[in-house]
This record gives sequence, structure tokens and C-alpha cells, in this order.
Amino acid sequence: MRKRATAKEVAEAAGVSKWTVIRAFKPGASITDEAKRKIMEAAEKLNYSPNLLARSLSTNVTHQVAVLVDDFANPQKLPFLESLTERLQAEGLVAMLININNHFDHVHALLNADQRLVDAIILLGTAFRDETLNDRRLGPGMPPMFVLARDSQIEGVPAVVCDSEVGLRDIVDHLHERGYRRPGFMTGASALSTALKRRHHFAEFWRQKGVDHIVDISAERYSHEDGAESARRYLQETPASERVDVLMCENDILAIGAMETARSEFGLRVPDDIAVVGFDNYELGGTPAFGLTTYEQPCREMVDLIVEMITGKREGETISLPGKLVVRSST
Amino acid sequence: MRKRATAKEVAEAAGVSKWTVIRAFKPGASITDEAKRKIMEAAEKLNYSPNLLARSLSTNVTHQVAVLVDDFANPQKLPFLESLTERLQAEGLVAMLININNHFDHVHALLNADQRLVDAIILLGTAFRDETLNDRRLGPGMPPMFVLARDSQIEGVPAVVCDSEVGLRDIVDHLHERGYRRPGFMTGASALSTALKRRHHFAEFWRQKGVDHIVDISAERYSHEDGAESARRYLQETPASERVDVLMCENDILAIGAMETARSEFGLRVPDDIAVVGFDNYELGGTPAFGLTTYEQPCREMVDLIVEMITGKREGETISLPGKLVVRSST
DNA sequence: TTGTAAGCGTTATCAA
DNA sequence: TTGATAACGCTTACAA
Repeated sequence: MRKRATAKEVAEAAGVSKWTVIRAFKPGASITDEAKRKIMEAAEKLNYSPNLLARSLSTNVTHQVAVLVDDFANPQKLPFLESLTERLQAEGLVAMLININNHFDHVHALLNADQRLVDAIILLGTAFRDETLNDRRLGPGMPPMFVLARDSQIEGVPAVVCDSEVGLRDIVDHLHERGYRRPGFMTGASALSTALKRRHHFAEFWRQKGVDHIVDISAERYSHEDGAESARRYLQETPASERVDVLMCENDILAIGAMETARSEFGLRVPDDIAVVGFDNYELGGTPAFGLTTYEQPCREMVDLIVEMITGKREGETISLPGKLVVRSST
Repeated sequence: MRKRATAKEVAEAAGVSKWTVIRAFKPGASITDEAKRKIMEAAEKLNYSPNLLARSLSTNVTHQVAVLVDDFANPQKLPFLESLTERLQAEGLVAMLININNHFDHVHALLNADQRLVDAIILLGTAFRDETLNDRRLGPGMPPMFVLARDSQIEGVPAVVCDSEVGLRDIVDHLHERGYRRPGFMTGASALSTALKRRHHFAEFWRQKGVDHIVDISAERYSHEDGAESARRYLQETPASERVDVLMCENDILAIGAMETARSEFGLRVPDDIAVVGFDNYELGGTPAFGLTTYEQPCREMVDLIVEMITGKREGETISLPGKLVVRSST
């Protein structure tokens, strides 16, 4: 077991008390330059740095934030993780990445984060069932929770999301203008509130344009294989004349899977035979091979807001940010 | 500030001493069933669970592992993060995700992990400069380090990597058999040892087949835009008759960028006019649009090995695992 | 089996 | 400015 130098040892080496050493490492503390110099010298020699664990035990602040993720198939997670860690670290916080996929019990993950005294818990786009938070194992004293990139109607849990209402209106406006009139909607896991909400807005805006019928297609999960598979099923069982002329998919990965199947297995031209729209603006959707029309989430701004809430620079509240319609060749 | 119940409070509620409470929460401890029952009851009522921070301070074991990542542009990071967190959590460990991109000082990240007393540090595919570890700020008592998915010739730092020698031999054998004779190699950041090594093996195996000249193309970073840009430059300044007939790219993302540019901007057919090979077997490379021939890293096995080393179930040593050639339509 | 004392390395608070 | 005391919540070792 490695051994770290302690403040006490540095104190002895520098000929002061350990409390003076502590002060030397505390930004605004009152200490003479001379004492500080001696201490820093001894500290460097002994390779001392404060033990953050002990500090946390005293202060009850860990500067750790748990980030719960359940869906690693969505490449959109990566830019979110990048921005999030970057912004957190800039605030002196560090992210504990917690995988809550099927293998793990969500409640257990929350309890574990609690036992580690994290300063906050972020649910990053997780398919969290609202009931989870009502589990009796979860006491009242949990760390503050925040939802990022997924709707939360959980009372008292602030969420920062991309405004699906504005987004879908923009999309439907665009599609209608382009002349599409037989829309379909592909969901990834339709039991989730986010999916339902997007589906709802999509239908609603089409209704306002006089289009009442939306074809529903559902994929199991948010992977391009599942997108491909559900598109395949739909195209197989639907004669060409009755097919949708535009397929809106809940995210880019599903859209790419659907688009690829339509093209390679059914010989359909995109967008002439069938147009495809995604959501998220995943990087590769923009390559010429796909040219996917999509809606871009304001990832950086969303992360900024969440981190401001966590650090207390901003009141915790649910915020919807508008994104940006990105029109490409698939529509 | 929220208040957690302590062992002492539970002890009072259950009418025992706090040490008995501790024992009730310690797996193999000697305690009567009756006492344990009473304690668990009181604990549940008070919503008590052990404070892991305090435990760590005493035991000097945090069950936390720092995972350093610098390149979030590579979607391959996601499956690695997924497997890694899954395996670590199965062992009762949790991952601290630390972003060490340009904005952050690598040495500082290491020191911070050290101050948090992490049990180990994993460098996940990071472009770590070997000098970093020689920084004088880094004392001898750092937590054990491990390199995952990138070569490390750092003394005493075990690495688990995909064997690039075997991989490149398989690739070159395949390409030669297909009749390609004018190979090119695209690196993402050629100063890195991994890139140099792959490039070296690629050239070496071609030499064994009697092909001595390799065209070098270098991209700035590992993004599909950079892959596209460097392919564009090369194709612009090279007459069709002198071009490579196969382009091996250091990873799939570069390959996809290059392939797309060749097709959409230069009207080249893949693989007839130019074949393209990637490395990693990134999920979307397999879609019909790309059909990218690539080499698959044994992600799960690699993670398994690293975690076994971390938990001490296996001696720490550098291990190269063979991957799997995945032949698709791009060659 | 259970209780006691000492210690982990810090911080907060107060006295000097 | 500095030193001392108590506390954070747990673990280990030992005694009852």
C-alpha cells in the first residue's frame, strides 16, 4: 500500500504545526509568506498534497457528481459526456460515470452515489422510470438530482432538455413545405415519456396542417440495427403505394438504420421515394452518404445550464432550449 | 445540507453500541441474528447506510478508479466505456471519468486522481506523452496505472492492446490476395507511438510481399472531417494514374471520411477505383452505405483483462490480444 | 458476541 | 498569525 505524506509530517519537517500547513494550502488563509515558503518547500520534498477524502469527510462536500447513463449505443452520449466532464472539471468537480443498463439496479446505483456523498446526481438521457424514485429504499436525504437531455416530469427534479415542441414544429413546417403529406414516426422505446411527447407533438403539428394520420413504427432500442429492422418490417408489409412519403425517426441512429434499409434492401431513393428525418445531429449523419436532415440539440448550452444549477449559480428549474433544424439531402 | 444518519444514531435507536452496528453491515462479522435484526430495523427506519467516504479514509481503499480520456471524437470510446464501467461495477468499483483534452493539464489530472486516493488509474486510449509520467510533480506514490487500448512502452505500466502486428498482417494478406499493390496509409496523429507502430507493421508486411513503397497521408486528428480533408488534399494533388489503389486508415472514422470524399467529391468507386480499410470495427462502418473492411478489437476481452489486473486477480503485464479481420465491400 | 480506545487526515472554532 | 481542541464517521485491534 502506497503511503502519502500527511500535513502533520510536513509540519514537523517545516517546524510548524499541522494547522499552519493546512492554511498554507488554503487559498485565502492568513499566513506569513515566510511560513508558507518553508511549508511549500517541505511539502514538495515530501511530495505532499492534501488528502481530498479526509477533506470531504470534514466538509461534507466531495466535489464529485454521479452521472448515470443507461444507453451507450447512442453516439450522442459522447459529446454530452465530453462537454459535461469539461464543464464540471472547470468548476473543480469530477464525474463518476455510472452504468445503469439492464445489468444494474437503478435504485442501487442511486444509493451507492448517496453513500459516496456525491454533491449531485445527473441522469444523462436515461430511460428512467418515474417509479424508481418512489422506491422506499430511497430516503429523503438523497443528493440533489438533475435530468439532462431527457424530459422529467418528476416533481422537484429539474431537467434541461431540447425543446421537442419547437423542434418538431420546425421539422413539420419544413416537411410540409417540401410537399410531404404521408408522415410516419419511428419511436425507439415508445413507453418512455420523451418518445410519447415527441410523437404527440409531431402528430399535433401535422393535424394543424390538415394531416390527421400518422403511421407508427416502433423499434426495440435506439440502435441502427433496430431502426433497420423495424423499417424492414414496415416496408415489407406495406405496398409501395401506401407507404409513408416521409419517415421521422426519434433519433439519428434509428434514421440511419431505416434509411440504409430503404435504400439497400428495397432500392428506394431518398428522399424521392421516401424522405427520412432524424433527431440529434449526430456527426456522421452529415456525411454525404447519409445527408440526414435532423434537429440539433444545443448540447453545450444544455450542459452549461445543468452545471450552473449544480454549482448553485442558477436556480434549479426545468428548462427547454430550442435547437436548430439542419436540412440536408434526405428531405 | 442534507444529513445522513450515522452508525452511532442507529446504535442508540437499536440499543447497542455503534461498533455492533458496524458489524451488522460487515459481511462475515460475528453478531447474533437478534442484534442484527434489531439493527437493520433501526437502520431502515433512520434510512441509514454506511458512509463510504469515512470507510475509505480508514481503510485507504476507495473502490474508485480514474479513467482518463482525451479523445471523445472516436465513437469507439463508447463501447469501451460501457464495458469498462460494467466490469468495474461488477467488481464493486466505480469509474471517475476524467477528461484530459487540450484544456486540461495531464499531470494535474493524475495528481487529482491521486489526491482522491483512487485505487487505480486507467488511460483509455489516450495520446499520452511518455514524458508526462516523468514530470517531477509526480511522486513515487502514485496509484497503479494501466493503459487500455493503446500501446505503452512506459516502464512498469501494463497495457492491454489489440495486437497491431497480427492485425496488420491479416489486413495486408487480405489486401494482397485481393490484388492491391499500391497501398497508402493514413495516420491520425503520426507523432504517437501507436500510429508509428501500425504504420511500421503495415510497411513491413508489404515489404515482405515485395511492395516497398507506402504512400503516407496524415490527418490532424481522428475525426471524419480530418479524414475527409486529408483524403481531399491527396486526391487533388495526385493524378488518377498515380494514386494508391488501397488506403488503409488508422481508424474507422478516418476511413469513413476518406471514403466519402473519394466517392462524393471525386466520383471514385469503392473499391474499384480505390479500396478503403479502417480499424476498430465501429458500428456504423458496417452499414451498407460504407461496408467498411476493418479490424475488430476484442473490446470485452481487453476490458476483462484490465479489470482483472486492477483487482489483483492477475499479474499486471502488457498483453496484446489478436482481433478479427472483418471483410466487407470496401475492399 | 460485544464494548472500548485509538486512529485515519482533514476542517471549524476558539484561544493565545 | 499561530496553536490547540473537538469533530467528521468509520475501522482495527484488543479487552471484556
